[in-house]
Amino acid sequence: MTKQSVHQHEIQVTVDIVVLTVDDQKLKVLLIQRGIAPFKGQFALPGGFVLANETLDAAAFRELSEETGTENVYLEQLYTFGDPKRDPRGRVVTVAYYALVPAGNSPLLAGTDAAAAGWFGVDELPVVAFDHPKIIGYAVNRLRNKLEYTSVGFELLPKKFTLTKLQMLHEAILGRSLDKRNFRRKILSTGLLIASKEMEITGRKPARLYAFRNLK
Amino acid sequence: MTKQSVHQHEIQVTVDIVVLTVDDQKLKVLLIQRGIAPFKGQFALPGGFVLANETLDAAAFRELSEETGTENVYLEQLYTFGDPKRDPRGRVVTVAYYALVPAGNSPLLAGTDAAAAGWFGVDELPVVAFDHPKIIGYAVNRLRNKLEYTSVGFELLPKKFTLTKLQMLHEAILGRSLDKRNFRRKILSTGLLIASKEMEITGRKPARLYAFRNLK
DNA sequence: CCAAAAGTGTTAGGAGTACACCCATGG
DNA sequence: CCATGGGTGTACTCCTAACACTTTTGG
Repeated sequence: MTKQSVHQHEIQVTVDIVVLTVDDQKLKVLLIQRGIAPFKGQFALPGGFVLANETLDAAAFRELSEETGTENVYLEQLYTFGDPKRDPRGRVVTVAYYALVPAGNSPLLAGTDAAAAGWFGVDELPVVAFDHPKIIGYAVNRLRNKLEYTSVGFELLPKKFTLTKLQMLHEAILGRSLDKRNFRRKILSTGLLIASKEMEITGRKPARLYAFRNLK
Repeated sequence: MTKQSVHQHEIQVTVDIVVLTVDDQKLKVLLIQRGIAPFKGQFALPGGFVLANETLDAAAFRELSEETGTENVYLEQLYTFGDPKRDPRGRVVTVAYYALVPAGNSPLLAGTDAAAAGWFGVDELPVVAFDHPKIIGYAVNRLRNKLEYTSVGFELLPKKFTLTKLQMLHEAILGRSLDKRNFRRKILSTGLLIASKEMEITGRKPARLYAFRNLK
């Protein structure tokens, strides 16, 4: 920012977004199959170039909307990757984001150079282009950490949900099982949940539905 | 990364480094007085453009060395700031880093456009250019959090130090006082410290010197 | 012997963890 | 009446936090 003004026109800036969801008891990431070189046919994270007059956050939201039709999601900057060799086309610095979406909420519109898209379990990834496997790893770690010492994960569920659903969500993200009584005691003691009067009628004993207290 | 290849030559990429130290019982940041416009005469973080063939980390190390003569320090990527209006000269995305240096270890060489440099208590900042006050705030928060749930702060002390020095360091970073007995019990129980046989002879009762177990 | 900083244990409360049974419903 | 998932309490351990006096040295 200080120092001499060497102009670095060679560097391009992109955003890439690790869209995560939990479905079928698995933590999954949204990948798009590339229709163009390089890595044509391989899967990659949604993302694209940052435009001249938008913030980085705005670029991430825009790409997410354009490439996957996903809107109104939780989005957080993750880390910036800038190895000179990370993109064979030239020098590209990418600001990685991660997003959380409720299961079954992504229309998955294919973009111009995206032949196909799909959800993949983070432990069952296909061949993924660029340094995107590393970026996905960062996102998974971040989500797990956040879940440990904040009370997140809310963004991955519908407005009303049972405690069992919430617990299964946590288990899927953390990759281990949790004690039912301890989980309920802890999550209820945070005061972040409000019990609704509705029950989920599931064929067996009805389960109470909860909602998150509208923080902010 | 996917999507159409709109070239964004307008964006420039810099690194800015929040160099932190603890001196005189205060958490301080290294600022350089700008010798050129914009914000001439104001203080700013050391930093500069990322070169064509270096990683972001390498750029941060290089700028730190060039502008302040600081070498071999702890350095970690913090966050990336990309508001289109953050730099009046044009579109500049900056990858912010923070560095930790032991007190009194920075030669503070003035760079070409840096008329002067100095350490400022993070609660007593002068007028600071760009969005650098915000970046400093991010760094201070990150350091405080890291100190809470990892056992960091090691990088801010000389190789050998007394437990009282270490405690004062923690107190300066956290901005509150800590109980001596609890602090010692906790820090010693981590096994990260090794007691040397040397004592610091300070005029009063001698204090044992400790060192950090060479992790990594 | 006085001033100054080093060094040292115990107790109480809260958080986390392990663990097993009864309940309500639909079929 | 049975199968299925919903729902509940207690005991133990460990970590944290509060709290005060003795020791060693130099002057």
